Amino acid sequence: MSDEVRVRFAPSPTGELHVGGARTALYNWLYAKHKGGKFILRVEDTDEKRSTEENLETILRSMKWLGLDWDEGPVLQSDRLDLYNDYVSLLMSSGKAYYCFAAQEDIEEQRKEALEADENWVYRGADRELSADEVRAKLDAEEPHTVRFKVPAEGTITVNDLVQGEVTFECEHIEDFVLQRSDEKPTYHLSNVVDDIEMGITIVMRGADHLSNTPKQLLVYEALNAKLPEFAHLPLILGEDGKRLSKRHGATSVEHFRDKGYLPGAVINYLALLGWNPGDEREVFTANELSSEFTLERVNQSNPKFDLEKLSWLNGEYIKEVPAGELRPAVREALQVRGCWDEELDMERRDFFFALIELWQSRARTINELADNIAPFQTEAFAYEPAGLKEHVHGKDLLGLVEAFREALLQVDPWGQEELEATLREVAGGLDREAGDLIHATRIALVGKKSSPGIFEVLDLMGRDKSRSRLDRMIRYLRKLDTAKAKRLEQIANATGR
RNA sequence: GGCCCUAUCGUCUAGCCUGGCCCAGGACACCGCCCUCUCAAGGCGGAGACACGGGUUCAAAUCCCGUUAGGGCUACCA
Repeated sequence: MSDEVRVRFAPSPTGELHVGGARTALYNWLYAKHKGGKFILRVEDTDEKRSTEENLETILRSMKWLGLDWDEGPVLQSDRLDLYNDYVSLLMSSGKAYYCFAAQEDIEEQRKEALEADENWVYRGADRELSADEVRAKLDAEEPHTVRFKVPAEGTITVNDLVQGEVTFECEHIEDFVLQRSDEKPTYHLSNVVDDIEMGITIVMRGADHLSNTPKQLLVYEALNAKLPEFAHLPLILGEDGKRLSKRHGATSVEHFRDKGYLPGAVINYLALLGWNPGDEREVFTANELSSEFTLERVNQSNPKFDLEKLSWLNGEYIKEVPAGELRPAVREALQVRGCWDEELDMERRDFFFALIELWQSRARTINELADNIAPFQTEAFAYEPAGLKEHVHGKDLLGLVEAFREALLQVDPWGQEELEATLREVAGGLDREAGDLIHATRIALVGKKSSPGIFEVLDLMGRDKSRSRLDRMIRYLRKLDTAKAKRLEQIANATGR
């Protein structure tokens, strides 16, 4: 029990789970798995104003989707306020903390002045010196107050960090920070330390944005005479512009990537590689492989930039490798969103559905792309891509050719790729046309795009009826083109004739 | 402003601790070629980096100092 590894992820439900938080959770999870320890989920919701139930639900949903399952929790800090108050009493009675009656505005004013004067200034409460009677009187008068920690005037504090190494801070730069707010709620510095002690956390692994706060927390551990956990501060993930991740960078939430058709395994894999590497040249890992390889020694100290391009590549690798059956639920969901899902695809046309997925697996980088490509097999309500029309349809005199091909399709027997290819080439040859002209036009007719898998595979899967009906649509389009052209010619003739 | 962290191809990184094997390796992206009905996938090839300046040393991407740049903290947010 005493040497069991216990790590935690402690999000604050003030927003969705973004990639930075997800990576912190992942590293903790990997570490716990690697060491055969426990991964605990704790929710730091002591800031009532910014925390919401909805955010918490989203965070939990994202973690489950990623497969980051926790062994204990979620423990809500808002459920254990009494605990923090007990610790405040402890700190008060041992003289490590004091009531501070100073008004927040006054302190801010002083801080501002000091900053303008370029002075190094930290708050050292004058109320430290208040006598017991004076404190009693103010308390009785119900003067608003906070509880602050008595930071030593001098000395140094060294954080021995598993990732960052030894980092030393001077007490003179640390102010008397608040432990308990005037509404009697604990601040982060208190609740975080208390919970890490109470939960028996052995390694505090979190974002490097907390490194500068660590000396404060070390002071609290010391004042409490508590056993120190180890610390590991992870580099922060930056946006593609090198700036801190924020709303400006668009959607960076885990939820967003799920909606865009990314696979949880790919997201995990990508995030793991953002700040950690196995020391060799492998790039693609399952979660299990990651956890057996993961060590803090191989975590970097510099901040990586989030690269959507590489995530997409990895996602494509996953889509390519995974058996079609595993993609089925996600593709199904995406097709439902697009309104072209048919229950038959899960029943009698299941083989067809699988074949469609397989046809596009090597071409799609996201599930959404996959679904977009499959949609034309389910519905005729797709648009012809303008660039495709311009390159392969307009001005090509295709009407007779396409009509002939549509008719010839009636004779194809059996309906198969080889027969289809022979037929197409025969039709084109018979009219003294390039097979390519017909191929490109057929492609636009069948899927609306100028690129797709091999046209004979597409025809084969599309089937005779749907293929002919899509060619019909193209024929109608071509006829309209012709009439429009004839009309234009007539107008020109009239205009010039006059 | 003060304090702290970081700095290898455009990006993620290997190498740095334990100097020589590094005129720096891999991956994404990019470019070219092959395959080909198109697009992918695949195969082959190309271009591309030790931030800068000092020092230590026979020798520095690797050690030290400084500069610059980026990031973090500096809240009764976490």
